[in-house]
Amino acid sequence: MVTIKDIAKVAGVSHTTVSRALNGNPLIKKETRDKIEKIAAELNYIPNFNAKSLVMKKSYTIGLFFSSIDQGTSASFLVDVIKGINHALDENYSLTVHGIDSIKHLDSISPQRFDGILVMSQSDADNEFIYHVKRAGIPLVVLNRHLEDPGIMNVVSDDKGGVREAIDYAIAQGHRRLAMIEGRAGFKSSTERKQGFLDSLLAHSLASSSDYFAAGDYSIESGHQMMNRLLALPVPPTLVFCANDDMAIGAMNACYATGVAIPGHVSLIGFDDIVFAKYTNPALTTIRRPIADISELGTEKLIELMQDPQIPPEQSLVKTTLMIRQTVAKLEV
Amino acid sequence: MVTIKDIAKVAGVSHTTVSRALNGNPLIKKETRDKIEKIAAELNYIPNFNAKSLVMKKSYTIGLFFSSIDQGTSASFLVDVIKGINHALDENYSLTVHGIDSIKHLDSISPQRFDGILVMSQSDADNEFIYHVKRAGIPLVVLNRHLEDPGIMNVVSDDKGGVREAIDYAIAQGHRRLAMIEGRAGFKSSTERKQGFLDSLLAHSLASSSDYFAAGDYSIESGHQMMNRLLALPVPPTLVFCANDDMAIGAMNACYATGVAIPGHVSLIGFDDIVFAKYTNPALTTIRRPIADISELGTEKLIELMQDPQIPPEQSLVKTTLMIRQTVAKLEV
DNA sequence: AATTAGAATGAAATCGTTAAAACAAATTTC
DNA sequence: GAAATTTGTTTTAACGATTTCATTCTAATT
Repeated sequence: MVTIKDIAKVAGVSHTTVSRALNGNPLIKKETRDKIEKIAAELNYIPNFNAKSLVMKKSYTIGLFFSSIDQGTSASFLVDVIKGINHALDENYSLTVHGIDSIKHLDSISPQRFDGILVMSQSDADNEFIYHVKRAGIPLVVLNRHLEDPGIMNVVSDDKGGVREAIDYAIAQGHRRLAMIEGRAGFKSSTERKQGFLDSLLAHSLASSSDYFAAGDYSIESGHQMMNRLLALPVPPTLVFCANDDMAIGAMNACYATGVAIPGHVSLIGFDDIVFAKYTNPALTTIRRPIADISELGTEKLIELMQDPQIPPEQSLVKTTLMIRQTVAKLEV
Repeated sequence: MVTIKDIAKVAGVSHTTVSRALNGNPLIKKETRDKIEKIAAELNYIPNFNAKSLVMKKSYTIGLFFSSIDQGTSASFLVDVIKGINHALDENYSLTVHGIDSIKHLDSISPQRFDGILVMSQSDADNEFIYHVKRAGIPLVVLNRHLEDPGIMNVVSDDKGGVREAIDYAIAQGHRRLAMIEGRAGFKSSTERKQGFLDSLLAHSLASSSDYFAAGDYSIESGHQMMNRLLALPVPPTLVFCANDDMAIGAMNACYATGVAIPGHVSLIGFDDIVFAKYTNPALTTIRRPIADISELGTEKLIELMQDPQIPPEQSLVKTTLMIRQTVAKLEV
């Protein structure tokens, strides 16, 4: 491995000069700098990031933490997140991926190891981790889950508003008996989406029976089961809002199995707009959550924060989009 | 930040002794070791990995490289891979994720940066990268794509065998006119899967018309288009094998759109067994590719290789499983 | 010619760790 | 009981970079 000392020897200068030249220090004569840069290129010099890190007390890595990698993290999700981040991230930072639930010692999460941390949070249970990071003084951005704490940089999608818009649309299409299959208990997203649903009902003065709220857990399987339960009600709903697309797919499947027509018999709205939403039969009407955008924006915020830790934290809301496809019927009122 | 020197001062020994004690060096008296360990714990000592890396010439990171993060990497895929790796990986290694297509300077991929590299390869185009890594002397395992080079550790699924088994099954069910929607040109997996298909036909002395081979590219969209083309043939096939599930879903969609019954009118077999395969209507018969297993096995191999670079490279084949569901009709011959 | 300011470079210290070599004390060997 | 060995520890030197402080060189000013 070639080091700055090797370059120094060839160039006939001290390694200090080489270091300065290569780092754009203005004290170096242009002539000298050019010569050194040329030699460095010829010798195929690669800076040793460990040495750099040691003296600069920077790690050149930023950590991406999911609530859990093993479970609950839906597939398309992870890709979008990594995509979004890699887009915004400078080349000499590297991105490491972790599951919060598999961290054994919180102590190992230190400023020395991470220049910045992105938390793709899906549950309240992440708070312990989040506050550890904050206490440790590591620049931090929490994505995806709304935090109450105004002291933490937070980027989320406007789930409540998105659902509100979708249900408004459903009501405008003539639906009056609306049910919901809820997300996993304890996840902030579950309550946000439910709130949007309730808000819309309230605004239109529609009653809601507790029978119409089924407890899913974001899994395809739970969507299937809960849909069966809703269909079996004495007065079944005309529209079911599923708190994510996975459950909507499970729900559609339950309908096929029992010969219930979509949207003829019952209408369906999902949430997320996963890749497959477009290709279900009929194509799923759903709320697009801009995960890649959230991640990209979050990464930009993190970079700002790393450059100047004094920046006041803020909450950014990223807008969702209602993707109108074919699973909501227009009813004659 | 507390360092070994701080510990040394408190314990009244030299920092070297502390280093040795903390690293399980047998030269240290048990009594001394215990004392040092206790103090380290009390002082909340966190080893500085950069300093360690610098002197040990190890980076404590292993790199996971995808052909591309932006495109072509199917979603479920990425999760399974990371899941598999995190399972097998020691806690003080960290995993960084990259897209091969977004590397600007191959030079930055050096032994100094990576203790080991896993390549989740999907295309021949990765070869340049792979050989760079090999030349650089970084322990390397290539996953997912079969390599000809016996000098490189390689873990792949037995795609050809898996397809062969599936088509044998289809033929046993009475199918005689079998078509295939192929994967993306240039991907090894495409040719492997086609070969399995052809092998089975040959073994059963079935003719294959070139009309029956449609050129897909692994996208849902291409599955849709190619299925339409196959259905429009004067003598359409009774069964279509799609080289992945995404295309099978596109194909199903095309059938719905044109009122073609599955499996009544045409049968379908996919490949991958993605999460949604089970929930299509009807449920998709497909070949399960054990991505998580491949990744886990690959990681284990990589760890072995990192410990002893002399280990002779080998090819590991991981078996696929035929998931028989509802998209293949039994025909009366 | 002597003085001096400023530009350009170099020497040496530093970051936190491991490791080779040196040393001291305790134990064994003859 | 002196020499040789073992055991436990310290001293010193790396690793490859940045940075502080000192020094040299150049050119302008007196």
